[in-house]
Amino acid sequence: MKDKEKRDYKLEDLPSGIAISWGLDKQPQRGPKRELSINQIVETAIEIADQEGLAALSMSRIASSLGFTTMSLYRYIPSKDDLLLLMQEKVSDIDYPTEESEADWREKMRQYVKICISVFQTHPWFGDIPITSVPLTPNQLKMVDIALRTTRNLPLNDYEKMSIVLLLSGYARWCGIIMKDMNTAIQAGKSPGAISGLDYSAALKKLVTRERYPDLYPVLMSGAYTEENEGENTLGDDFDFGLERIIDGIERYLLSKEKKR
Amino acid sequence: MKDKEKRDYKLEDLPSGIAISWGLDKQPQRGPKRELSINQIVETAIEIADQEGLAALSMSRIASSLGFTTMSLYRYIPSKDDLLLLMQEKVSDIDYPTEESEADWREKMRQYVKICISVFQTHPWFGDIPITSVPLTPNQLKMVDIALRTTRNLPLNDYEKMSIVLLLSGYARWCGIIMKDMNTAIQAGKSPGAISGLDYSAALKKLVTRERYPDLYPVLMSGAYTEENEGENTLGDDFDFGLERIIDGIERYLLSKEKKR
DNA sequence: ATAAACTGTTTATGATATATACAGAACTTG
DNA sequence: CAAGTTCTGTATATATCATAAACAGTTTAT
Repeated sequence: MKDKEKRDYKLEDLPSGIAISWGLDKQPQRGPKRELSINQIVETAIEIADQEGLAALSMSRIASSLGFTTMSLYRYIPSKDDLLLLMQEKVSDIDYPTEESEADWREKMRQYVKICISVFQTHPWFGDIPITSVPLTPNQLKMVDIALRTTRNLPLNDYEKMSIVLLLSGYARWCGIIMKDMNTAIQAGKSPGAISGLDYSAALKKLVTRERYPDLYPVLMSGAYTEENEGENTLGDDFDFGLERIIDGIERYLLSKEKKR
Repeated sequence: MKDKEKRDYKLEDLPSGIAISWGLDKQPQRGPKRELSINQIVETAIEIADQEGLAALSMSRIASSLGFTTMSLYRYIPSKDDLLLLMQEKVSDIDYPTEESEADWREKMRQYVKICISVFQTHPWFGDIPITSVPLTPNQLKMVDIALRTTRNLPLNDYEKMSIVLLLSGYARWCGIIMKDMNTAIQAGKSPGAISGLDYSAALKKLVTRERYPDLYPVLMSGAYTEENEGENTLGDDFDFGLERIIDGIERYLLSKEKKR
């Protein structure tokens, strides 16, 4: 019927959190001056989550930290889920050199993954928020843009590029989460080996038998499973190893495509 | 001081959930007969989580489904966290052919990743439970054993093998979670494109500019970002693509090692 | 000047996990 | 077989959470 309305960019139909992230929420025209701001709330929330974890982040915790009542926050942010989205968005604001770097694509991919991982390390709660959709907010899209830039000069179509972006960002996310889990366990006062299994190494060696676990048994006994040899082979090496395998795999794909021509 | 005690396998010192998973919890000798069992509780919890999601899984929901009071569950399981661990453990009970398969290592790795992903698909809540430590329960260790089996005949040391296991299982986890998120979004009645961004495609194209997002812009406009061409290039293809890249990367590592000799 | 829109607050609701105290049941030990 | 100990399932209670609804006061548009 009203085709004009239908075509009219329906920007307001975006989910509320995403609309806010693009600054599409309309400012109030009447009423008392606002004493708070969305920015203030999001920043406070991030501080709390950084220091005390996502589990400790409650609306009342944020409000009392700001010196307001819990419900006042809802005058700014429709729901806690929206707040989490805005927190993600805010910490995704990475600055990245705009000028073309002289590094080759392998190095660019390494850099991209490292940047992603650094977000997880600065904000350990980042990986605790589940992914509910493809990135749609300004800074998150910037991250995708940066990821795509690593493939700029490669002979790949758009779908191949997106597959690679998905692979790299997924790897970064996974690394970030595992590394965070380790740090959390260490900080929690548990002995540094609680997450790597070192603490339970002795118990495990009593429970794991060669008959039941033929392939695990020798690895466990050598100490490689519970990371017993600190310094010699750290978990960080595992991540670098995985990343290099992924990049090698991409390179091989490029070479095989070249041959076909 | 008492060296004997220190050496004494301290199996009871394992976290309660892990001790239970190994059957190390001591059965009561007196008192009324138990009307429930840990198994029953865990199974019921899994059914609920399968059908209604992890968010709907409360202790009272489980109890009422069993016809008991909420608090009765605590006579069997110390805490909800322990219950979650036991749920993970139970659905990790995969049967896998014990005889040596004739497939080559690439195919074995593909199979392993597929098995892992199938767990995430049968039990969508599986990926919602965060990883708090290296696998320590019987079935989860069995999964590690199976993963290691894919590297059995490869010329790699134990650390290299563990790095590969970490890479493959991490990839499987990530795929499983993303696929689940998609299905969840679809089942939630949202149009099938809500998570892939199709729904917001029009809005995005208004917001993303070439100046601000030089590398994303063309990909978005071509429709590759929001998966506009269904059937032509599905998300499943992305996952296969990534897996093949990882396997290629491993192969190249093997070849480079061989050359050095 | 008046009405509408908006503010921050108070109060209320319905979840949630789990601590505690109880009465009755069954096994262990005299 | 008797008594005490240990265990059962339950009822009650607490503390924490997100958020809905109603309210009185404030600013702006008309």
